[in-house]
Amino acid sequence: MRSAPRAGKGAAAATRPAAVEETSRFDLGGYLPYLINRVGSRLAVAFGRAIAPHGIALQEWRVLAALGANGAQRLLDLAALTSIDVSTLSRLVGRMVRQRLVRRDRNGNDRREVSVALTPDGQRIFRMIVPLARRYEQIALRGLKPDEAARLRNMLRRIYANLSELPD
Amino acid sequence: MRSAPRAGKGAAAATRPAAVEETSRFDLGGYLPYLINRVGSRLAVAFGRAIAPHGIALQEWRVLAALGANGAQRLLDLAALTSIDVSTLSRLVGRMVRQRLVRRDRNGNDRREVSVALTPDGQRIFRMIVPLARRYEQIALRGLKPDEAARLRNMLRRIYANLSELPD
DNA sequence: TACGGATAGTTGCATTTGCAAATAATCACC
DNA sequence: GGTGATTATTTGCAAATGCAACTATCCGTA
Repeated sequence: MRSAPRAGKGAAAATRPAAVEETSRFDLGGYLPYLINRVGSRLAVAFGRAIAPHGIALQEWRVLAALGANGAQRLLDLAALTSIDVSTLSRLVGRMVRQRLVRRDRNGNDRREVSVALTPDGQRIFRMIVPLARRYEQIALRGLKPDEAARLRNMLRRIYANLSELPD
Repeated sequence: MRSAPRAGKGAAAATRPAAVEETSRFDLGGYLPYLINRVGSRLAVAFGRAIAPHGIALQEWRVLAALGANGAQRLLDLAALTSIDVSTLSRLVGRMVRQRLVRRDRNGNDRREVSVALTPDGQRIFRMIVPLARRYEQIALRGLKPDEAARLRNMLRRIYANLSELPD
């Protein structure tokens, strides 16, 4: 019965003398993008399952959360807010309109723009899921002191800002 | 010319008297899963583009990184290591075999298992990309002191452990 | 007012994804 | 040693994804 992924090369490498293989090995467990990605994935899978009984998919929750927290948005802003590609989002919003979760209106001033907003149904579901969201956040942060959590959030915001300066 | 997503409800809500709308609003910018997800996405998009010229997709890099850092793995362990679903990974590894990046052998002891390992070509590409990976990590961490970064990694590991305790 | 370029959103299309079912091999237990 | 449960991987299939091309609208300038 095996459980955790094992490290180390196969037997062949183990018999090789400890010559200077590489000046510095690549340590996955200390690699920030890896640490971020695995936490994000776990969180997404776990929370996605938690909200599935409400008939809401994770991406839909992300839209609801963005709109519920920040009010009506145009598609581009919503894409930035949710990290979802606009073309994907366009179709996702279409589905959510059919589910009566959001409304989509052409903007009067600039009729290229579309304004996406929660419907009453969307509001209701949003408010229903928020406590669940908070619960999962708490689970994630279990054992971290409040000021640690605050520092964590701060660092993530700084990192995001750093990445925002990258070309395109 | 507009750039950042705007907050706030529409004009209708703005005229509404400041009754107790909700005991506590949902603050997206302080919501950990949101902060994690946006950093993860940005990093993925930016780094994915950076390695594209090498003919390697992001998910392929994740496999290369896992194998390069931790040695040959069976599919299940590789899935855990990369946060990629096994069925997706099975096909991804198939492609990578065709690209001669990895080898896939049935395990002799337990012939249900498959062992995935880097080929020389895979090793070469892996070593080629590692410096890029380090560079992007540095960009992300720009302005964070080494001990801050260390604390960040630590917290992410603790959070991951917390999430690991969730049912299934 | 007409025109070229920019911006917002949608859609075509090929690829990727993930769940569930199928397959293959091992294990536990009698 | 045989049998049913368990484990590892693959595959069928429908849905989701993202790039590129397209449409519609707006903006600046002549």
